Amino acid sequence: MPELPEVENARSVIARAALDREVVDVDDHDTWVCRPHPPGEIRAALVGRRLTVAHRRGKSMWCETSGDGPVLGIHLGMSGKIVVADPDGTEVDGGDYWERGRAPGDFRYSRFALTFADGGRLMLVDPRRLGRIRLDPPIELLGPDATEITPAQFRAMLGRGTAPVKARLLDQHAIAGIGNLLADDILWRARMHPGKPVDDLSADEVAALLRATRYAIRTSVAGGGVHTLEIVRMRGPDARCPRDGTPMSHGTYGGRSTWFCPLDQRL
DNA sequence: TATAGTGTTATCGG
DNA sequence: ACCGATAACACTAT
Repeated sequence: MPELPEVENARSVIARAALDREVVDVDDHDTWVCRPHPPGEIRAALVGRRLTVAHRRGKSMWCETSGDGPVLGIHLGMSGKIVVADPDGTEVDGGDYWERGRAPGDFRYSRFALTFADGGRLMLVDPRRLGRIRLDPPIELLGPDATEITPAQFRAMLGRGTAPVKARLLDQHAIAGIGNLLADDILWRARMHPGKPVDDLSADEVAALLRATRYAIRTSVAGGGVHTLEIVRMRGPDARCPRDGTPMSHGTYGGRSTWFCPLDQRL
């Protein structure tokens, strides 16, 4: 589910509904999601504090806490979602993608939760448990956020080597926020083959790639998620290129499932 | 029952 | 040590 647009939405949910509320309890019992912290460590660090600001870079979020407290790092992984609920369990914000059909208050896949003084809760709902909660996360390891990257940074990010361009777009240390679906849409818009070695990119191709990146991110953030991207809706066995009707090719690039138009995305 | 999957990272080989 | 490829992680939906 989550790429940059979904994570930005989750950040705004936190900013809108979870800031400046006193934390009275923390559920950090899931030692996989909360690794490397032992149970109770995050709880001890947060009880009595408030979240004061919610930040995002790429797909990573972090919240500052009151009283010189630690930074709370939040990553949604593949299936994570932020849900804020009222004391009675009614969902206030965050959507219900993974929880269709459940009764109010039945957050079966809640893997981490803050309880506020009024009984309301902020939860990481994550069926696959690939999301992550940690204190003082190493955000500095991430590349520039994909919404803010400059042409010079973009050029430097592409770097050299024989890596396929799609693999580089997915490298969060190079540029932060592009996931598998955004990458396919960007490459389709730039008419570039996902397996093209970054060594072979001309200056014009780099410029076209940056334009496509900005366009895809802008439209998918505005649309509310990567699902609104034209090429993403085309995925599947009968997918055809929206430009020319050619059956889409399917393969693996950068270790991920990849759909592309064999006619106009050339090496 | 078998398989794919929107993310990250440890590990392996060159 | 650097770079790139792959497996593994945990679990659900189809």
